[in-house]
Amino acid sequence: MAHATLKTIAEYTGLSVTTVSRALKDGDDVKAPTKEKVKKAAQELGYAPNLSGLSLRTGLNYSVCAILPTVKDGDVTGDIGTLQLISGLTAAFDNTAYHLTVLPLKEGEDPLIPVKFAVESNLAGGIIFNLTRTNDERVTYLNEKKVPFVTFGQTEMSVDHAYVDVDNYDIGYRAASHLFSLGCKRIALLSSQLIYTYAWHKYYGVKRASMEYGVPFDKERDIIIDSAIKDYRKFIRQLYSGDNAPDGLICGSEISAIGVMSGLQDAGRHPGEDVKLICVETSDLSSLFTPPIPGLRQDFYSVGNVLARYIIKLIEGGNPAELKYIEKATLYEH
Amino acid sequence: MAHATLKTIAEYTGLSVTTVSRALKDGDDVKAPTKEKVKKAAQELGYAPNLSGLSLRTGLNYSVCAILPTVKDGDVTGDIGTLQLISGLTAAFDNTAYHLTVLPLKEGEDPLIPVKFAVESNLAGGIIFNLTRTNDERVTYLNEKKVPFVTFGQTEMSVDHAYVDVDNYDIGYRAASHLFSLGCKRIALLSSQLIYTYAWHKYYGVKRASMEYGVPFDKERDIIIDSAIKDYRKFIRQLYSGDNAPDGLICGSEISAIGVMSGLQDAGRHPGEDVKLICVETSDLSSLFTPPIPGLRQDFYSVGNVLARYIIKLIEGGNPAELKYIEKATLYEH
DNA sequence: TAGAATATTTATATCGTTACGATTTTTCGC
DNA sequence: GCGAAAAATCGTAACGATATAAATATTCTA
Repeated sequence: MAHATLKTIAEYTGLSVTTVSRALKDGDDVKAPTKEKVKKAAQELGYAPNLSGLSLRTGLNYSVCAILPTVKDGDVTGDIGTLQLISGLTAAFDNTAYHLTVLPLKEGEDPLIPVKFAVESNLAGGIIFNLTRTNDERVTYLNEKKVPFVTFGQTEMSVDHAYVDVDNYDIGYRAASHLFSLGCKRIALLSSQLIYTYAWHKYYGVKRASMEYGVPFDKERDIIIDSAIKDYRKFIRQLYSGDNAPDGLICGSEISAIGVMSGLQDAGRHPGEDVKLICVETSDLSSLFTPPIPGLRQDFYSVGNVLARYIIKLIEGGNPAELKYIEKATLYEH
Repeated sequence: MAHATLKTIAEYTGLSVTTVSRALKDGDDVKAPTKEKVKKAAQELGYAPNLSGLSLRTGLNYSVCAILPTVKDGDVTGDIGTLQLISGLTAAFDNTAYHLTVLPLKEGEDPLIPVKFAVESNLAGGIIFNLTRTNDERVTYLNEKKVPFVTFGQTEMSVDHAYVDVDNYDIGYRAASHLFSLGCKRIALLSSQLIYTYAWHKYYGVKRASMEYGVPFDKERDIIIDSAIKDYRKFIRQLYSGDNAPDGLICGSEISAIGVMSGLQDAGRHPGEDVKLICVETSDLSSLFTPPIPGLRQDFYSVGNVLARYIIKLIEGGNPAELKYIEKATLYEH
């Protein structure tokens, strides 16, 4: 049999569609016994509201669109953490009417494109995206269109939007402090381009630590931008085959740390000994390295969870200015 | 201004809603110049069809629901490959009316639950799930409900359903052959429980190789079930601290391979030398190990892509019996 | 118990889209 | 240039849900 609708229940109970509709949502204009009768019938007939009908009539949209940066080849750098993020997102939607739809941001694509697409095709009641930039046109766009959105990552804009972020300033500071306290005299930061807010924040944290410890850190010289590097192993091997290489490295992820470690070993160095390492991570993978290296762990499950709860609040009329959350990372010294 | 609808375009062009509707989908009952006029207007007004209205009227549902096994803690084993899969899925939906929604399968949860939920709440026009079992009740259920679905992984059931799979029999065979040809006299297979079809297939491949090479392989003794192992490193260390340990290992993923390698090194062994390794992988991570280990690479992007194309065909009336695809893995000897 | 006030239920219109049948306009034969 | 056939366009109804206003049933007051 086809799907049960309000009409089915109405015929089944001998009531009108309107009454059935109100009974099911506990409207206070329906007599208690009627409500019970309707609910029982709904149960028996396996009724579930048709989202298209509901959405069309009310304008509500229980779809939340997460825009994920995707990869085409076997590139794995961005991979780790994604499932945790999705897990956190979907977990928060559990037992709500909301659900998650995913739109890809393809490599090299203008990040505004999928956002525009989601809005124009009315795909979602709210939008979540990451890799925010200090000045992010997606924020401007969505703010203007009055579409609820939460970002994973902060901006430096005057617009007061909802966001969830990891404390990258703190991460940079603690990572650098860790290396300096081990005696490093010259460290390098493996980083994304500084157009991304998180990369910028992390740099600032490192910079502060460098000043506190009196060890110079130069933005131009000591940041290694990862977008230019295809093969970490080869890059690090070459870097360390010459003199004057850093004696401490902050890796952007546990994956890049694997490349770094192999490159160091190729060059005859001893990771963790003559070159100190620390990585920003989302898993316990670094505890499995030989030797294990310390990591600043970000909890992407938690981030996803808060993102989802925030977008629901926003869709239901919440105030963006009150929906801001910054999470600290945890240091694991394996 | 609110969203442009067919009505907006109709008023703008002075035509009727019906004509506009047909003009936009290139119906052959509309004069060419009219079509152009309508399309131009749609462009200018930024028209995008309202999916709720469309779905309500046609009964079509352009949502495809992928059910993903999720994780709660920092467990990373299942993580790698997920983004590639999603990337492949969404890429195939690009420039179609379809889009991807994600439902979680929580750890330890009955896998039928999210499937039932998706069907009962009418969340999707089609469903995709993985980790198929030899006898899978989700297949029975969806077949009975007549909801289009494609599985990532085969079953051993009489039901003729659409699937995409990696050739795990071939993977097992080639992985084991690789180890045997290097002279291994006793190998172990790190595997999921054999309730999963893919694990079963892989075992069968290994078994065949063992018979061809005349090296015994015992299902009970030589398969190491990973679900029981919390810490690979510790487990392998202990295994190799005694005698009589395997001289060859087939790792289920590059992630478990990292744990295996560290455990071997802890135990004073030399991975790749006194213990040969090979891993089933979805990335080039194993090329970054010290030493690099060979890997049988599965292309999850491609799998996702075919899954998506198949589910579209099914939703549009295709025959499940004709939608079967098995992809070979590629051996990388780094 | 009549009349008013309240409680409960129902009919109608609408969201955006498309299928169907009806209507208008154009083309064509002679 | 007239009527018929063909082409193009239009009006209405329907998908499933809810908001609003209208209608009916019940309770209460005096």
